[in-house]
Amino acid sequence: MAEQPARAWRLVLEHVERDLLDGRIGPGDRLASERELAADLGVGRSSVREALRVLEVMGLIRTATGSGPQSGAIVIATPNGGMSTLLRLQVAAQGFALDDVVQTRLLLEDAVVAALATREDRDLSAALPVLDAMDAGGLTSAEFLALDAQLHLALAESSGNTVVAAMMAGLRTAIESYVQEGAASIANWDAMADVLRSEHRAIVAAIDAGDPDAARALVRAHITDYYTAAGLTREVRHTH
Amino acid sequence: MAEQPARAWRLVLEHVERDLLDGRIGPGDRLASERELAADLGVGRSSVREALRVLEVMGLIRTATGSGPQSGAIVIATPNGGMSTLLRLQVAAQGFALDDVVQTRLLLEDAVVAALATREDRDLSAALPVLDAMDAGGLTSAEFLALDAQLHLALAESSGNTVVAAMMAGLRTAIESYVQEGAASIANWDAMADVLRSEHRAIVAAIDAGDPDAARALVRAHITDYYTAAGLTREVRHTH
DNA sequence: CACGCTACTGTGGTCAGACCACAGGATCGA
DNA sequence: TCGATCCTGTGGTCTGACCACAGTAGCGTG
Repeated sequence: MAEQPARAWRLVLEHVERDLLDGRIGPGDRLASERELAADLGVGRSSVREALRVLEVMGLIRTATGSGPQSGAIVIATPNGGMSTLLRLQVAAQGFALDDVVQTRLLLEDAVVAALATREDRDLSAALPVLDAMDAGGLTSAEFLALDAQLHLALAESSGNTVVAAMMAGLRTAIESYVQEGAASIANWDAMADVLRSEHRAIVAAIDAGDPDAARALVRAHITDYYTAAGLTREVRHTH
Repeated sequence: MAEQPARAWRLVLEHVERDLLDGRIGPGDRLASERELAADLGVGRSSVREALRVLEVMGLIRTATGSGPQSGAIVIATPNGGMSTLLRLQVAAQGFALDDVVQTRLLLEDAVVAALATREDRDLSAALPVLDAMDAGGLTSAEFLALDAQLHLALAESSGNTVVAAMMAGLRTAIESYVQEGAASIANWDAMADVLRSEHRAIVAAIDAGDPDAARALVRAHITDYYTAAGLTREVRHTH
């Protein structure tokens, strides 16, 4: 490993990470103030701010002005935002190919519904209201897609794996703008929406029936078909 | 969506992202200098630096001092580092449970070897030398684990999906310190290393034979067994 | 003309200090 | 007692100033 030149902001980052790891601070706790951290670590306040900015974007802390117990930098550990930002930027910078993002989403969705269908104590109560909300007429494609995202995320979170849920949320966000564009290119949106609705119902039914293989196949077809219609996939890649 | 108060550094981040998205800049290109960006966007240089710091940690740019074409902030789009940092910090802040990380890794490894075994044009040339290197005697557990990480990453990259490869690298990094600790708790390390070696060979053989189901089962057992021996997995997933 | 040294320029990295808006607590007054 | 006011500490931002560094242009020398 090449020795990194000791950069001041990295010092701060490592200090906070160490405090986290050693349990000195945890979710809900306040970090020391920027000025205090700067003094403690012997760096400038601007360097502290650069480190805190990183932590904020990654979803580890939230900052608030003013005084009182709710002000300052507070550890929150909400991964979805950071994952979304990371994946979105990497796609923008061509670090990630669009197709790989889609394939990965497929992979995770696949696993999520299969896991849900297998579990005895599955709880779809978070997904059902969204399913109903999508039945409302007069939804624009953007509104429909927002609900669709909400549904898939609800399923992921129901599966109980926060890492997978965060990754799926991130993957979704990363290609959101492309999906929006793709929706515009679909000639008969209302018909497509109807197809999506029934596919959703079928997926949930398969999960509810405890049939993982059916759920897998349905969700795979659901996503693949839609992306193909929206012109987001080049070829079907064999992954199974 | 709640309107965010316009923060200066966010302005910079969005500006760069827009340039990326619109193709005005891409991998290999230089960003405008910090002072120039500050002047163009009407913000202070410190705000520009906060945004660039985020981009750097996320693996979007690399910065270098000095002058010439290699200096300044250059778009690189290497996602592994950012993914690793994000996952590692989230685990540290308890945003991600250790078990979820392990389960997700299992999921991805599973898919990787199955995809590799299915592909006609699979290329394991990156993995084989690592396999041989692991046969060397006298490796410490840390050295062995480093090679192990390299092997799994090589397989992921061979599968061709950069997103999955980055995620696996990140997941691995996130739990690296725990894995190191776990290795110390294994009584007979040499015996364990021998088991791991033969499991690796078996996995690669299954891939080479084009047997995705066998590869899946082998890699799953490989990882599960090791984590169990290292005390990193709970026996049963309690969701309550 | 060729070569080597030097000074210059522009880059990121860092720090110090200043000001602002803000939110909560402390204080003081009616 | 209760209300309005002031005070304090917070993050957010900007400015200006250095530094180390690396490439380049220029100059001087042979």
